[in-house]
Amino acid sequence: MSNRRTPLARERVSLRAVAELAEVSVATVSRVMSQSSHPVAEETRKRVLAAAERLGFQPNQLARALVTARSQTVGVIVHDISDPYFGELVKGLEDEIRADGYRLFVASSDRDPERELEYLRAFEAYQVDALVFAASALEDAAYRHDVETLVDRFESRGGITLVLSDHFVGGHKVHFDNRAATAAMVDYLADLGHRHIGFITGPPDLTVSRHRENAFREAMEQRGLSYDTDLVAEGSFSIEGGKRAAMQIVDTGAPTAIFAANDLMAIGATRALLDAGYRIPDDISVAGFDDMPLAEYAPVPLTTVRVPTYDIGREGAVLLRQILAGQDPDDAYLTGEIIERRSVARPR
Amino acid sequence: MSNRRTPLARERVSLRAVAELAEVSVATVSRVMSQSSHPVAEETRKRVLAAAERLGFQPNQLARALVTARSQTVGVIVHDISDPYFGELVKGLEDEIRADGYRLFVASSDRDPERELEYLRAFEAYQVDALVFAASALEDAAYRHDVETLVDRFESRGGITLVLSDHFVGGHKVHFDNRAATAAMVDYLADLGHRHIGFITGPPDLTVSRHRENAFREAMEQRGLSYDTDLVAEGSFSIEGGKRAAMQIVDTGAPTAIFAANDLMAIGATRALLDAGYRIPDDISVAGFDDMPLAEYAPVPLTTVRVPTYDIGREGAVLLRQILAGQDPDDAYLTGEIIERRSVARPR
DNA sequence: CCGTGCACGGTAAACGATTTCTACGATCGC
DNA sequence: GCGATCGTAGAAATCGTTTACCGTGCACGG
Repeated sequence: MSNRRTPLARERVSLRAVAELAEVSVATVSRVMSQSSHPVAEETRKRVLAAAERLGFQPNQLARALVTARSQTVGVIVHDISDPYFGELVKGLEDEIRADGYRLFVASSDRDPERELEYLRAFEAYQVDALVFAASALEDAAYRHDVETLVDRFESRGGITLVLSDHFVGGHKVHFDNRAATAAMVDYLADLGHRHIGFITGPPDLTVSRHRENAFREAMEQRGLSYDTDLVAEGSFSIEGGKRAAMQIVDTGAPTAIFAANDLMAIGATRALLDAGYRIPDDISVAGFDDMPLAEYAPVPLTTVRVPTYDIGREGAVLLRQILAGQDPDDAYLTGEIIERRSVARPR
Repeated sequence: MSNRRTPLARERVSLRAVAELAEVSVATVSRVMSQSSHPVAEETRKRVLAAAERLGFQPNQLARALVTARSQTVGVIVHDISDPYFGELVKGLEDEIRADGYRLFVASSDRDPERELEYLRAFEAYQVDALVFAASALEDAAYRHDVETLVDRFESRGGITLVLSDHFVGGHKVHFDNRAATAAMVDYLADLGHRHIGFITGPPDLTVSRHRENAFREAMEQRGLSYDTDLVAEGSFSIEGGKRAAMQIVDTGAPTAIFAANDLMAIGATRALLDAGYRIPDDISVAGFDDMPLAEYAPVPLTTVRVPTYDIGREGAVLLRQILAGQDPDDAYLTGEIIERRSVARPR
C-alpha cells in the first residue's frame, strides 16, 4: 500500500499530549472535551481547556466514531451535483440537520449504477449514521438487488435510511405526490381547452420518469383525452433532449400544448420552438415540472408545477432528527402546486 | 453523551469475525483485504475471500484511516451547493480524482464565515487528506486569521490544500485570470462602439467581486473610457440583485451596455430590462460572466465570458493527484473566452 | 550437510478516542 | 466515631484496522 505518512508531518496533537501538558490523565481530558456527564473539578477543567487551546487540539472524529460507533455524519446520494434540484434539496436538508451537529457528505452518482453502489459502499465503510436517497432509483435489476442487500446490511447494523425520491428502498420517506402533481397540470391544461397535449418524458431508466409518464397517461384518460404516442417523446431530462423531443412532437403531431416532465426539457423545448418560429404561448403552450430556480427566467417565463425541493430536504431532516433520537415518526407528505407564468395560454 | 449503540444493532462484521471463520489470524485477513505486499498462499487467500464474502465483510475505513493516517478522502468547501457553478467544478474534480480511489465530501458554507470555519474544522477532524477551497475567500479579518491558523496546522500535520478560487490561502492553485477575462469583455464591448458601460458587481465581502470590479475599472481606464460610479451597482451575485442593480443603473445613467460580474445577475438584469420595455440588444446590451449551463437559455441568449468551470475542477484534480503522489507540480493557469450570443450588439 | 533466504503466517503494539471499573479522600447522617 | 455517599481522578479495556517483528519449514547452493 502507498499509505505511508508523509515524512514532514509534525506530531499530531492527541488527547495524550493535552493530558501531559495539563498533568492529568487522558480520561480526564476526554471527559472535559466531550462534555461527558462524569464530573470534573472546575479548576482541573480550566487547566485542561487551557492546555487544549495552547496545543490547538481538535479531537479526532475518526477515533471517536470508532469507539462510539456513531460518526455524526449522514451520506447523501444524488444523481448530479450540478443539478439545482439536488442543490436545493441538499440545502434544505443541511440547513435543518446541522443544528443537531450532523455533517452532510454528498456524493454524485451521475446516474451510473456502478458508481452509485461504490459510493454507497464507501458511506457504509465510513460508518455514516444515515443514508439518504435523494435521487430516484435506477431501473436496473442488478442494481436493485445490490442496493437492497446493502441497505439490509446497513440497517441491520443500526444504520438508518431515508428516502426523498421515487425509490424502492423501504424505510422512512418523504413522499412527493408525482401522480397528483402531474394530474393537476393535465387538468389545468385541459381546463384551458387543450385537447392535444404532447408529453416529453425523462430517461426510461429512472423510476421517476416512469411514474410521471404513467400519471400523465392516466390523467389524460381520466379527462377523456386520447393518449397519442405520436405526441410523446423522450427527452432524457436535459435541455438538448427537450429540444429534440419538442421538434419531434411538432413534426409528427399537432399539439396545442407540450408538457415536459422537468423544467430543463421544457426550457429546451421553448428555445427550439421559438427558434423554429413558433410563438409561445400564442401558437403553442409549454409547461414544465419542478419549478427550478431559473424557471422564471427561461426564454419565456415558465408555467410549471412546483416541487417543493427545499422543503423535501427540510422535512427529511426533521424525520432524520426524530429517527436519530430513537423515535419512529410517520412519513411526510408534500404536494405540488401549479405556478402560472407566461408559457401557457388557451389554445387558439 | 447520547452516543450509545442502538439496541437492535446486530454484531458488526470485523476482521476478527472473518479470521475466525477462515481459521486464520486477523493479520492474514488484513493482508488479503488490503492487498498488502506481504505474501499470502493462494489457498489461504481463497479461504479468506470466501469467508469475507459470506459474512458481507466491509473493512471499516475509520479504523483503517486511524492507523494509516490517510483517509482517502478530500474535503471541498463551496459557497452554495445549489449554484451550478460549483456543481460543474465539483463534477470536474470528482470525475478526475475518483480514478485514484479518493472520495469527495463537499460542504456548503452559505458564505457564512462561522459556518465555513465549522466545516473546515470538521474536515480536519475527519482527517481528510486534502482541503479544496472551491469558493472565493470572504473578506473578513477574523475569518482570515482563523482560516490561516487552521490551514497552517492542517499542513504542518501533512495535509495538503488546493485553491481553485480567489483566495488568500497559499499552496497549490489553479488560477483563473479574472483580470484578463474582464478586460476581454470590456474590449469586446468597446470595440463594438460602447462607451457608456454599466457594471453590476458581486457582494463586496467576496474577494472575487473585488477582483472583477478592479479589473473592470482598470480595463475601462486602459481604453480611455470613464469609470462612472453612477453606472456601477451592487447585485450580490443573485438574480434579484441583478434586477435591482440594472434598474438602478438605467435610472441614474444612460448606459448602452451593462456588464454583470456573473450570469445570474445578467439574467436578472435582462428580465428586468425586458419587462421595463427595453429591447435587448437593440436598446441596450447585456453581458454576463461565467457562462453557466443555462446562459444560452436566458430570456435572451446571453453573451458572456466563459469560465471553464469543469476544467478548473479537472485541473485541480490532476494537481491533487500529483501532490498526493509526493510531487510538487506547478500551478495550472486557465483563461476565459468570450461567448457571443444574442444579448450584445453595437449601440445605436 | 549446513547455512541462507524466501514464503508464509502469527503475535502484539500501535492509532486516538470513550467508558467501565476502581480508588481515594472528604463530608454527612446518626 | 463509623459506615455510607459523593466528588473527583486514574488504570485499563475496547473499537477495527495495519504493520513491525518473529518463527517456522523448505529449497537450494556450496
